[in-house]
Amino acid sequence: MELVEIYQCMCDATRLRILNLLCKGELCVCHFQYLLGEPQVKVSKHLAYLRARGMVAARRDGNWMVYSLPGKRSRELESNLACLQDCTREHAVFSRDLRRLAGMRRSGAERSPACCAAPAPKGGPSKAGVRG
Amino acid sequence: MELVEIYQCMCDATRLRILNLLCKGELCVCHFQYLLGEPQVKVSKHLAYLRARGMVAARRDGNWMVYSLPGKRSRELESNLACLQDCTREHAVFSRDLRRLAGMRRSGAERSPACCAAPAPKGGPSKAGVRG
DNA sequence: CTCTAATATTCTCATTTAGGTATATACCTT
DNA sequence: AAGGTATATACCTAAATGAGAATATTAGAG
Repeated sequence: MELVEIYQCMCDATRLRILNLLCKGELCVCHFQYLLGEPQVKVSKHLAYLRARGMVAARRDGNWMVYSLPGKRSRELESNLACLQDCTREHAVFSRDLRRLAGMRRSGAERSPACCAAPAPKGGPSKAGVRG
Repeated sequence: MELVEIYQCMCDATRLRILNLLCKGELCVCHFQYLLGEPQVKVSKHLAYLRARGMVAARRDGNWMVYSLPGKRSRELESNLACLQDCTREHAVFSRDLRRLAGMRRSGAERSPACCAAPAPKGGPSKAGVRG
């Protein structure tokens, strides 16, 4: 993966938020929908963009597609992810995403599939709260 | 300057090379032409792109336009420039650019205006060697 | 004022991108 | 097999991007 491609992956706000979240662990599409408040198509296409360039890895878990940062990362990728986390630390949007993620991981319950280490595997993510 | 804009500035190979060079000090357009081996239009337009987003500063020195990194840089910009230099350290293209820059600064003479701290202010940059 | 060098801008074109709507696919449950 | 949920893809449109050719602008020299 070329250095320029890394920057290309990072030059969109939605993708930046996705990557920032992925630094904290793997997530599935419905979680991004919930956390980012963006429609499924948008999330899915940005994930496909990242995936096509090897910026994220994907694995299927039943009904869900679980995305994560690649297992083995080039020095450049590692360096840029560290830089990203440094840069987003004090940003309103990004840190709100992380707080929301923490909240979801803590009490997420109903809308959390297995990938999120939350209690209620049945029913899966609900539409409630996704658009508001 | 938004974080995303920084990445947008960095998501093109030519602009990356420009920024990498600017980390070593200010340069004028003809120098970029020479160092990058790219036509004037291309260089000039990428510089305009960077300038429009506050990624570089420009000052006129007689016939030459001298470009440099902005005097006061946000933490994010600083962080990303450091990351860039870290990433390009071992890259063939980028380090070749820097070597060429060093060579130019050392013996550059004929083709160096004031901005390059080289001996021959008269005559200025010549077309010789720019396209080969 | 004229010539020339250095740089910027305009036009044009092909490609990419981002987003939305609608539809398809994959898997699970029954 | 049938229906539902989660996700991906196809198609469309508007806008941005990148590049080259030609032209304009600006400043110094004479």
